[in-house]
Amino acid sequence: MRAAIALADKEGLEALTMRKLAQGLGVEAMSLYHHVSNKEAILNEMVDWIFGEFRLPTTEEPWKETLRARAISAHDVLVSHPWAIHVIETRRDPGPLTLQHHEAVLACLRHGGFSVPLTAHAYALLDSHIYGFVMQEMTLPFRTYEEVEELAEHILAQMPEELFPSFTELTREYILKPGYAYANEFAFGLDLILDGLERAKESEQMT
Amino acid sequence: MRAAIALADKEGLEALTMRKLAQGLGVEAMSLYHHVSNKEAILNEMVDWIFGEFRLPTTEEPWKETLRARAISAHDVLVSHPWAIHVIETRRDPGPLTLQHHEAVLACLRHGGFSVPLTAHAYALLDSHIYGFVMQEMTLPFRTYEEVEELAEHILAQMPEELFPSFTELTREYILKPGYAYANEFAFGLDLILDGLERAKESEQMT
DNA sequence: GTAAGGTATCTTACAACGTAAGGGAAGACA
DNA sequence: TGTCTTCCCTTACGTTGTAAGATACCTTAC
Repeated sequence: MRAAIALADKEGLEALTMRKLAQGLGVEAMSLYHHVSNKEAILNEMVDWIFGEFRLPTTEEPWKETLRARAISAHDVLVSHPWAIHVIETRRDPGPLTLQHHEAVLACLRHGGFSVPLTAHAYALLDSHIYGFVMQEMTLPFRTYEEVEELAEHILAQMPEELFPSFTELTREYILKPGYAYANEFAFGLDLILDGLERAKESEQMT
Repeated sequence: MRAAIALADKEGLEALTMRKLAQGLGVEAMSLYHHVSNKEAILNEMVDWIFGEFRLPTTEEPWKETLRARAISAHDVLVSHPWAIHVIETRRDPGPLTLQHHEAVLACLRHGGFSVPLTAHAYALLDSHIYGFVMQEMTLPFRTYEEVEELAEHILAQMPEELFPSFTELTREYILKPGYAYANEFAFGLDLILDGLERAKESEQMT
């Protein structure tokens, strides 16, 4: 498992083949099948490991703070293992750490005063934001600020400005400003969602 | 292209191989390479086609309504082509329809009175919700209500209730209620986000 | 001390994949 | 009539996951 994660981290998910994994462990590919039933099992365990890396929310702290911390932690973990979302997306049966994590989030919301239906809404919404954001972040054709700059100018040069006025405006006046980093957008959405959930909870309690 | 989309729709993304695609068109696999440079190009075009299916927001209608409609349209399109998110997630260079769509959303926000930075925030947030939600929806191990019921009872039976109290509570009191459908959660989050954006815009205009 | 059995590894092989290389037939235009 | 372009073909290669079965070692039983 550690070897599989390290390999995917270092050389990308497409480099995670049974032969390369075995090679890194000093054995032949087929030897791995004595320890795992197939490659799917490895991917399943990798996803469960990822969930284990997420900071667990607690029922002691205020729900908003602890869920905010867990969302940021999840974002950071997913970004530092770029293969993760892709693999999560193709898994269908959750492992023990995954279940434990889900339970902790649900418990946190319920202890925070959310009704059962609102808990379901909140959980779906928070996780949509995490996964969707990271997915977009990974799809971006740049990672560092230098790459943004280079790419943006290349795009601006060949994009007909009259056809894409808003696009070029955004690029010039926002993306190309020093200090821009897409990852900063995560907290804006997260806080907007948390505030909205708080409001929804309060208006629910009024009735 | 039409054949590729139909094949992926009908038999899944993993069935979309050059040989099967060619077979459906009555030719051999290698003949396809006269029309496209490689399989990546097909996938790129498929993604661009998907973006073309999304309802374009307009600058005439109120931003909130038109963006709401486009989000719901995007959700529906992505759900009815289950391969779409997987493929979107691995693409790096947007096609013409994709650019056109981005432009329309940005223009809509700008016309709606959003500043440039807030437009960027709003766009990232809205799309995170769409992609993240659909991604979760696709990852769910069930599609129909009957499957939910069957799976939920199977899980409840083997899940130690004392270890997962919130989980079992949610399942029993929410998921297993008649009328439950995960897709219904989409609108809740969408409206929460749209309301939050409106508020953010207003508080921005105050200053 | 030796036989038996389990555990971990090996070699070999296969079907399916994307696609490189190059050949052949049909129509267009000189 | 001859050449060019377009479209399709066959063949072949390297890579993938993994099925099948042989081989080596370590434990345990007698």
